[in-house]
Amino acid sequence: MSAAPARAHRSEREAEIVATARRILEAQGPDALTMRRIGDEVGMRAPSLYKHFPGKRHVEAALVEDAFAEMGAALHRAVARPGRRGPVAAILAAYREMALANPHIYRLATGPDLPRDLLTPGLEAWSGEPFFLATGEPHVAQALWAFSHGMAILEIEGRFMDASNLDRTWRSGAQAFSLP
Amino acid sequence: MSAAPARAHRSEREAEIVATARRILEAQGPDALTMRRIGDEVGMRAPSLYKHFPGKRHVEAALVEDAFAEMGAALHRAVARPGRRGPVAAILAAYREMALANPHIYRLATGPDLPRDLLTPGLEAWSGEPFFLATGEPHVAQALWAFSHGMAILEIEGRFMDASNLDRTWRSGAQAFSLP
DNA sequence: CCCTGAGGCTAACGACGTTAGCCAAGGAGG
DNA sequence: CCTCCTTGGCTAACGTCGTTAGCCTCAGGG
Repeated sequence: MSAAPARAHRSEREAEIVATARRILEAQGPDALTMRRIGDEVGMRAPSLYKHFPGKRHVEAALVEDAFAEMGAALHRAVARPGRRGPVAAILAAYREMALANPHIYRLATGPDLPRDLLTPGLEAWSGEPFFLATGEPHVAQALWAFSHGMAILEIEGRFMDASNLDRTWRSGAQAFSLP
Repeated sequence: MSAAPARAHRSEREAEIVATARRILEAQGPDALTMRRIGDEVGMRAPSLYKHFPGKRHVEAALVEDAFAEMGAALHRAVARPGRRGPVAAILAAYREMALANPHIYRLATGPDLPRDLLTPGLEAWSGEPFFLATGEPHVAQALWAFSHGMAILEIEGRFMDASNLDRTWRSGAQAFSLP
């Protein structure tokens, strides 16, 4: 397993702002994530945040960075120590758990506003690497990734009309992509 | 194949507003889809739009309705006349083509702001029905749907780092879900 | 002792969705 | 024919958003 790319350092104040933003996002959803609200919670006026981050995009980028880092770590862990059910099942379980545990962050990290230009180069690729390690073939890896993301996002958005047994749906996918 | 659910009638003015909104969305993206801009293009001030729609959500809902109706029609067509490659491959091809042809609408229809409460009841279910018809088993159908959506949205967002041969990735998925 | 830079502040701008309230045109009923 | 009411436009304005400009305070270094 390759090492995670080194990420930029954050000052204490920056870390505090990012942590606050994350708390707000997860607790109250994306509409609540405003510069004024972040400022309130961190104890300063909104314009002062701009002394630490050039704009809201950059704060969100920091959240997305953390999301990629945590997801990548979880997936690398899963392929490094797959259970009896094999690497594909292991990676799917880890992916699902991570996404559902932080749904708003997951949405932000996979949404249309992804601030790629502000992300640590290589981080996104590193976080996707386990799919290649688990399947051994690039196109199957992409397909498995697409399945994972589709399942996670549809589950988060509550789009499945019969959500009573999504475990079985995840297993269907695992089986389909595990066959030779 | 079951019939598409009957949808609410639209007055001439309403249809004009929806058509304009769609044109703006597809041409300039979601940020350009503002009430003021729609009003400009349709020849009235933004507040006057509220004589025809109770709010922006309702205009967007109309766009999403059309998206579901068109996608559903395309998918039903695909399963009704699958090619030599089988119903799964046919549905995937239709899904991909539809999504990529109208990327912004597709995003709107699958995004976090889905105004389900404003949609024609049964329309969403009808548009997803072909996945069940193609696979014959509900969990596999859900899994295939998740794969389709994952592929489409990742392709639209440009998330694949190696996008040089996505045809093969789609085919990988088709094959995985076609096996008994 | 001054000076500078870091990091707060208030005021304000221009967008957004939306509401309130006004007014013209036109059809329905006496 | 006159009156009334609905339909569908309008302007003005509100509160929110991200963001900018410009001011002030204060700690640390020459």
